[in-house]
Amino acid sequence: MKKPMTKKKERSGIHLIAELANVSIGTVDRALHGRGGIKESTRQQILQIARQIGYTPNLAARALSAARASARIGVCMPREIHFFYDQLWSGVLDEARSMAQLGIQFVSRPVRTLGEGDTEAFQELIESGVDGIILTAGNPRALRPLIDDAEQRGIRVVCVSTDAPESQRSSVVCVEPSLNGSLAGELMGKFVPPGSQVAVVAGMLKTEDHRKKTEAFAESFPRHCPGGEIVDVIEGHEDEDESFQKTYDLLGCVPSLAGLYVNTVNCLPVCRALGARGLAGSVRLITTDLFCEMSPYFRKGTITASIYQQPHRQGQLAVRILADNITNKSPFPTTSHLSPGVVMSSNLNVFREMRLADSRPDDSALRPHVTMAV
Amino acid sequence: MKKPMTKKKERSGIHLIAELANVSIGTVDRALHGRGGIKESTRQQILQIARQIGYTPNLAARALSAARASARIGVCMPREIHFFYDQLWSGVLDEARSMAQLGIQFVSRPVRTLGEGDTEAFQELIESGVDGIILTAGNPRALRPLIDDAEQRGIRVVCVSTDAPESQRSSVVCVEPSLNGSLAGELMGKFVPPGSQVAVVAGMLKTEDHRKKTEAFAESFPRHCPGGEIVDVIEGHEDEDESFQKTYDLLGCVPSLAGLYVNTVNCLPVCRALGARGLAGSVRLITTDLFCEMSPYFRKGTITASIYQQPHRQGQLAVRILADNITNKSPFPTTSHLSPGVVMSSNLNVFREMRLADSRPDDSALRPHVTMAV
DNA sequence: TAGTGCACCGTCAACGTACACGAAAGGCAG
DNA sequence: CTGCCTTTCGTGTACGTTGACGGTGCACTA
Repeated sequence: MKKPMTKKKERSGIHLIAELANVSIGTVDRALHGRGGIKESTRQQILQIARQIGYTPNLAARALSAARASARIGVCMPREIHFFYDQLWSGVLDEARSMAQLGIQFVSRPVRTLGEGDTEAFQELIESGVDGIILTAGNPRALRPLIDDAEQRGIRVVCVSTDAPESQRSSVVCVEPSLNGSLAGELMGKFVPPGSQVAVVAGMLKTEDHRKKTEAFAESFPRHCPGGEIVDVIEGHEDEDESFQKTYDLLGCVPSLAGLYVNTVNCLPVCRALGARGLAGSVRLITTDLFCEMSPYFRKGTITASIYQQPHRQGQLAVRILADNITNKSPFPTTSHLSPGVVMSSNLNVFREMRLADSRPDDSALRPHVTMAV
Repeated sequence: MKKPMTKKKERSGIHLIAELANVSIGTVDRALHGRGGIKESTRQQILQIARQIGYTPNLAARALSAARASARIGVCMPREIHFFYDQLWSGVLDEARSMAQLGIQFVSRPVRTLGEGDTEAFQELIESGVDGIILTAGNPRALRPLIDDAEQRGIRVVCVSTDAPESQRSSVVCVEPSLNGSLAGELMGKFVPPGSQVAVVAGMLKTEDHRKKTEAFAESFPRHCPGGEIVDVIEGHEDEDESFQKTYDLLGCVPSLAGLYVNTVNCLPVCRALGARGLAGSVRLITTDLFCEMSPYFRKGTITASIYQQPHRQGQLAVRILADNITNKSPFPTTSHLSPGVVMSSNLNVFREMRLADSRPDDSALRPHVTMAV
């Protein structure tokens, strides 16, 4: 008598399948991974059973078994100004850390600014043999053939924050620019009295992102402000001096201006121009994004509200979606549109940008070809 | 000879430490985890070596090992009306699914409504031998000794959405009620002209949550609306008819009313009262939370904005924090205050509440290893 | 001196997957 | 019939960590 136990202990995973199919775990492994050396009929039978019990591979075990990383994800995004991409990056990093438990490695190939040398970076990532790429598509047109080619070869591409809409990328995580604009328009429409005149400060209207935001604002504002009118659209070209000067001039020309919508991250010159004209607080200013230098302008009332794109969440989500697909083969949502947050002086200090003002993300993690599996 | 291997293969992790320290892996394990049964001098020596080689535990291996004697997390929250707790629950579920990979079991002991029999439920969870509990503290006073006792026994308690502030719970995930109120006040202050009269519709002012929101609104609104005044605070007691009638009467008494702030989830009667008085759209209405029945009132303009507590995220975050502590011993943030979202008609349809209107959280989504009792 | 308890430490078997190795069975040439 | 393929499948080991269990020495007692 060995054991009075009737059952041996219900094994799970691949062992359970093997037991049910009356084969060994080796055979199950062959069936599940499409390896050769197995009769087609047994494979089908095993796959059938696997489906029935709803088999999901244990990623921890897989990661442990595979001496090296079980999957590699490449990340290509700018290391740019003003915390937006820092936040995006730190969101990626946060998720990457928990994914490390499941043996996924992350490789970074950053670019200097959005769209600068991203085709080269993308190419390098491909050549380094990653299984998936997270990308901020700076110039979608140039990237499109590369993305399509990668997807063709089974390398999944997820765009984050900036889309490559025409391409065959598997998914995109972003705040829809037009949503940003129309929310700003709605807010502005309720902030200013009927019949008000407002203006828009854009970066470059040839940038699709800024154009869409501007158009959406132009559509939305009059709907929420009876008789409201958009008197001007300024292009600041992401230049501090140009933004300041043009805003300053506008405020001089249109003294009745009731509101300003800045749809680029570059809002500080606008704040300063308002200050210089003594109009801080009396002209409603709606900005985009959030970084710590904006804080005093919130407190003084210069900035009424900011439409916040939640880069940290975008980064988290992108990693999550891609990792979920690679490990669990779970399908991609074609688009993941986040809602932008509305930041005002009341809720300003619960945003991580404000708290983490001085602890910038570790630059050492941003160097090319540095693997950051932890 | 069976193996002509020249090298033994450089072992890594805990084995390497054991080798360098001339002890067994068991001893290393004891040293690293602060277990008993080890001489202090050897522990120090081992920790020294671990530091020198920069040891980081292999999380995949840990997760794999923990798969059999997995941790159990108890969940106690209401199974209530109006999607708030459904969303909270589905957030918990979402995270639970990925935690299943790490061998964490979830046990649910729901209550019917907030505060109804939660001490019993809590007690049952404790007795069922969980390692941590996620809890919406309906009546904090009664729960406090239980929570303290659990924490004393090493069972970590994380409050979500509703806090038990006096207790020794390890952490809390919520939108601070006062933040909710002051953000509503700020918004309202910018929506209505200077000198406006507004009112508040609360649930029950003896509920700390509603009182705090009301007070914060009362403090914030006049600051953002010069000459603004709060003319009344109504208690609806979560009763549909009472809420409707009191609002209806108020609108009759104060025809000049410019704004209404509803700080309970129960906003539909208020919308109907506004409609009955023909004031929909002309009185600015700021509500709390979000569920699909509110959708038409957004589109008609009855509801100007809603302060949204993001229950899904709260649930996710709570699970994450607790699981992170249990598996990795990572410390608790004492509080995790989320920023409430601002919902308006523009961004209404990107919120999951609106999309998932008819697909209630799916209990069958639970994979093996995630048992949801009861 | 043997017996008892304790403090300290080593051993081993899991956990679930991946892969190398080799065994069994059948086919075919010699 | 032997030798050597091929196809198909079973076995064993490794991955790093954990916890149950067992073993060693030592002091203290009877």
